[in-house]
Amino acid sequence: MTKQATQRPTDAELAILRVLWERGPSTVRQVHEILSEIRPTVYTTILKLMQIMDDKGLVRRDKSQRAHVYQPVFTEAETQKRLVGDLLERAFSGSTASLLMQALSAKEASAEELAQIRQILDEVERGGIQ
Amino acid sequence: MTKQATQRPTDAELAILRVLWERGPSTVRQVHEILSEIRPTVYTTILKLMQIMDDKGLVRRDKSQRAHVYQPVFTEAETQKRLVGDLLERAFSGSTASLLMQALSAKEASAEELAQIRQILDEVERGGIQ
DNA sequence: TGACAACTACGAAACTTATCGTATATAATA
DNA sequence: TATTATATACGATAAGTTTCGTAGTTGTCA
Repeated sequence: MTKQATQRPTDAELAILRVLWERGPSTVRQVHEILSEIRPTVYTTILKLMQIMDDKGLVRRDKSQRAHVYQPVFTEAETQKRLVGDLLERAFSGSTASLLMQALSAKEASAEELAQIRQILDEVERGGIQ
Repeated sequence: MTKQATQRPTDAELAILRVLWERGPSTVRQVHEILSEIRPTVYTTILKLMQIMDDKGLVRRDKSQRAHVYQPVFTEAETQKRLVGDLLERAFSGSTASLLMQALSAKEASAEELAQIRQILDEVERGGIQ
């Protein structure tokens, strides 16, 4: 019965969403095939998860075909924003600088990526991100 | 039974850890008093959570006093690094630039904070974070 | 048409998380 | 010493997550 769509997707849900964002609208079978490569799972497990995600309002499904076609309700960027914003408050007291610091310490960034980050900063200071 | 200490602390666990990081070693009562201000909870709920955290290896407790004294096993920075590193892989395919982008979009950063971020970048490019 | 393949629906089990109530032990104090 | 306050221990529950098996439905094709 459609709970808050404001909740964070779980790990399994996020994995499914990532497939949908990358491939576009997909059937359970298509999602299952991709996810099983990394983490073998029974077909009905993915089916069940995607049905639950439909209930929660994380995905929408088109039942007009025999194999229902699922698509995300929220964009990848929206979801990323929700997730990182949540972590920012929960673990970093809202300090984006600390967040970046630990992110860089967790995973070394390439020179290219650092340049990209500077570019983002330039844009933000020039007028903010819409 | 001590499971993997590599797991992410849950929301409730993180809230408790934050009190311990800020206050230093504390009793259940002290943690309970602080957390109850924001989110009223029964004393034994916090007690139970902290005992579970001890089992998991997230905190250590000194039983020598009647009121056991708890302290975090991992530092705040270590935990932040784990959490953000995990999110980075799970939701951002390892792209720190995307992470920062969405963090800035989730919460507008002050000029001061942007300067702080630039400083972090300077340091990283000068030799990396140890 | 009949058999088979591919779907969905559904129920249930095993865990985990979060919460609370009750029992029991210990310290302080009247 | 008897009472009261304050701890911990422990069990139970409800909700959510993840997984799987089985049943039933629908389309395909020999």
